Amino acid sequence: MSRSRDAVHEILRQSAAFRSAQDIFTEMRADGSKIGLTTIYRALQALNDDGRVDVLRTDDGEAVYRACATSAHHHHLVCRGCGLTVEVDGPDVEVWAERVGAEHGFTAITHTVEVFGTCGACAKG
Amino acid sequence: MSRSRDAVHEILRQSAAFRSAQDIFTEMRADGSKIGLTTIYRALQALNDDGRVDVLRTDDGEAVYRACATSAHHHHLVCRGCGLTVEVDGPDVEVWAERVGAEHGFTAITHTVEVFGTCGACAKG
DNA sequence: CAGAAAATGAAAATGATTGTCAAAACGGTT
DNA sequence: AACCGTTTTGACAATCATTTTCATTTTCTG
Repeated sequence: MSRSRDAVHEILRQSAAFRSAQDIFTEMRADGSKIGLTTIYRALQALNDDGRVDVLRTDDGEAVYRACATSAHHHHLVCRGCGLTVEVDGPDVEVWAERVGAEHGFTAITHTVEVFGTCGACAKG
Repeated sequence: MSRSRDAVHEILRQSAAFRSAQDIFTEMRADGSKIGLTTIYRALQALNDDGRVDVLRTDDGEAVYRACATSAHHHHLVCRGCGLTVEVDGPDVEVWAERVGAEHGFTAITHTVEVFGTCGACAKG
């Protein structure tokens, strides 16, 4: 898995937004690629396993992917309008999650945090 | 929509965990109910519209529901093992989310925060 | 270049969720 | 209780994202 995986990765690198598999498929086909949807799913899965892309679920359950600049733990600030995404970190939130978990006797704490909003550009147009 | 909606609501009230539609369906049928899966989906949707149940997506995209004690904004601490869920709040997180959004020129900030862990009971075995 | 192993794409299978529609339950009215 | 219009219900079909299957193509290695 190399040719296609790199192509998919490249598409994601060129986008600041989270993209769905279908979305990527449509763009690549429009660009003349003969890639199949199956291959895109496989590539996204592999890239995610390698920690090279982040994945999250939209409200309607669709998986969307994004190439992250860092493989370190981070969160996302996502524009509801255009999907523009900024990577952010929140040390306070990490601490809070650990504390809340511990207070209730939970161990092996993890958490998901996503912030949504309307970006400056979308607020105008 | 009343008979069935109440029955579904009651099932959720009796459970501290997030439950899937299929899951609820199986339990109700086991209890002798003749309810259909379609009706359960409709009931869950209505209950969610009324703010009487919370919904979130599992990692594999399945929607799971839970009756929440409060209709006020809150977060969840969920056990990965048994699904046991505790409602928690995090004033600091709310503030952090607003600030992070504002720093990047985003408005109309919302956020999703879920904390996962292993509860005391599941940690034993 | 041969031949094995990995990758690819088309099409079928899966699984959750939603739409359709006729039958059943309900409510109010005589 | 019988009547009638409205709402709710459940079986089944349809949809949509994702996964699996499998034969073909490409890549790698010797």
